[in-house]
Amino acid sequence: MTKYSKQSRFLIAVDCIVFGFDGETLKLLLIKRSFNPEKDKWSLMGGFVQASESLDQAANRILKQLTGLEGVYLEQMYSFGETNRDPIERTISVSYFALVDIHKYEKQISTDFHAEWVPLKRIPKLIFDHQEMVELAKKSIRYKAALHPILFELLPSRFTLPQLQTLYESVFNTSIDKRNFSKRVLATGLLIKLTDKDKAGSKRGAYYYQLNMQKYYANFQAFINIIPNPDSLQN
Amino acid sequence: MTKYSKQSRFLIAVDCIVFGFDGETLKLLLIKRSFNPEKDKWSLMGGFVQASESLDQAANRILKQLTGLEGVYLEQMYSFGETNRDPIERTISVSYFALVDIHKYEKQISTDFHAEWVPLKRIPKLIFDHQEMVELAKKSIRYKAALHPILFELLPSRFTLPQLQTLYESVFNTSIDKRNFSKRVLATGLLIKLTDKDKAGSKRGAYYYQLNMQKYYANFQAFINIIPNPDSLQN
DNA sequence: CCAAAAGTGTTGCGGCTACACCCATGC
DNA sequence: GCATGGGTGTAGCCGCAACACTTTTGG
Repeated sequence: MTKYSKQSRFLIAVDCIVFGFDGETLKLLLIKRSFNPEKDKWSLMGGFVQASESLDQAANRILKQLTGLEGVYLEQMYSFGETNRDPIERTISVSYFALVDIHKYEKQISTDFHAEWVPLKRIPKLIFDHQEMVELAKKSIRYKAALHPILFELLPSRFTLPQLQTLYESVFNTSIDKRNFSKRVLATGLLIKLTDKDKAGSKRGAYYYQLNMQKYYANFQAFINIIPNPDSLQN
Repeated sequence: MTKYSKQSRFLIAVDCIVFGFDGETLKLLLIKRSFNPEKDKWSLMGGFVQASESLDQAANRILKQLTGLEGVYLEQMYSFGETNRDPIERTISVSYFALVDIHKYEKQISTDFHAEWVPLKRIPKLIFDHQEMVELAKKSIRYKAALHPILFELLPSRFTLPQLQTLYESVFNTSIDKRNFSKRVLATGLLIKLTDKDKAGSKRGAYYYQLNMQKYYANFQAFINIIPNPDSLQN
């Protein structure tokens, strides 16, 4: 029974903007397309939605197939529907952004999947409207991170305050006073100080922290105040 | 040339959650479906995307066709893609919310289009997942309005501070001290005080204000601080 | 012993909240 | 003249930004 028989049907793609942080630099995961059109051009992780799956399921499947990533933070961002955005056939793309602990997957991704982590400052030309998606993703992640503690998704389970601060400084492209930063972060009550130190970054070593998962989940929708002046979201 | 021939194609719908404010109550514009499935059930303003139009164009067209509304504030919200959300045939719905000055269209809508303004507190059961869309729209409008001056889109070009305050109180389902409210609002510099008064609401009358359009457009993306405590966004 | 990064406290200011009374007018 | 809603000011507190020195240790 098809009551909607006169209507047009369209391809639906999912495209994922995958953020990673290696302790110093904020990066995106990009891939060289192995198929036409635009073969060998750089592209986001994308694929078509299948008849049997929801949008979220498609996003998770595509991420897994192209990168091996599974169980990462994934959030729907925006749907792109210009009529000519894919030159072969009209395709509506539902975009997602993902936040990934880069270390967990670094080797796996490059050997098995020919995907590559590219510093956000040096993104090459991308196919279709993927450039636009990246710009929106940068804005979205800032917007959200200014209000919610999502950036922890980019860090390993144990991390130091200097690492966390570098991450915030990368995302907001700013520099933050470390005394005020640590006060604000610790005031959230989300962090548990561990007894051992990371000696990699300095001679003295920096204490490891981990998330208080209880509070993290409870406060995820709540508002935090880590960024001094949200006007830094502007550009 | 069809390189994607093996992929499934889907119906794409656009559904609009249309908010209006009559000076007292926040309302949604709903319609009784004139076609199957779910004929005569309440529904959001929706329709199918056509081959020749972008998502934004489809949203604007559908709003115009179903309500006569044109040139109103319209923002893409979220895409719903559960496989069984439309029982007849799988349909992905891209939802938009709209903010409308209710007075401009009140008569027109009910006479010409059989659409109806329903108080947000008394929304009937809706078809499909439209209930879920409404819930998300309430959250989205609060979220955005806590940070950006979008609620002016719901008011006529001349309005009073008590009207504006009632609007904020409706949206955030809270009550606000009027002295503090007026200080915060006026501190944004977005308002121009006019010399005449609205005598409808009281004997003394309340001064009309209008938006400083220069500043309004310049500050639309910037952050304002009208809501005392953003934790009111919680529920 | 020195370089390099980590850690930590205080003060002052600005902005926010809480709060109450007078004003204008239609009836 | 009184009831109704509109308009306005202040004081105290809290939170935030600004700011510099000491600690640790690998080399």
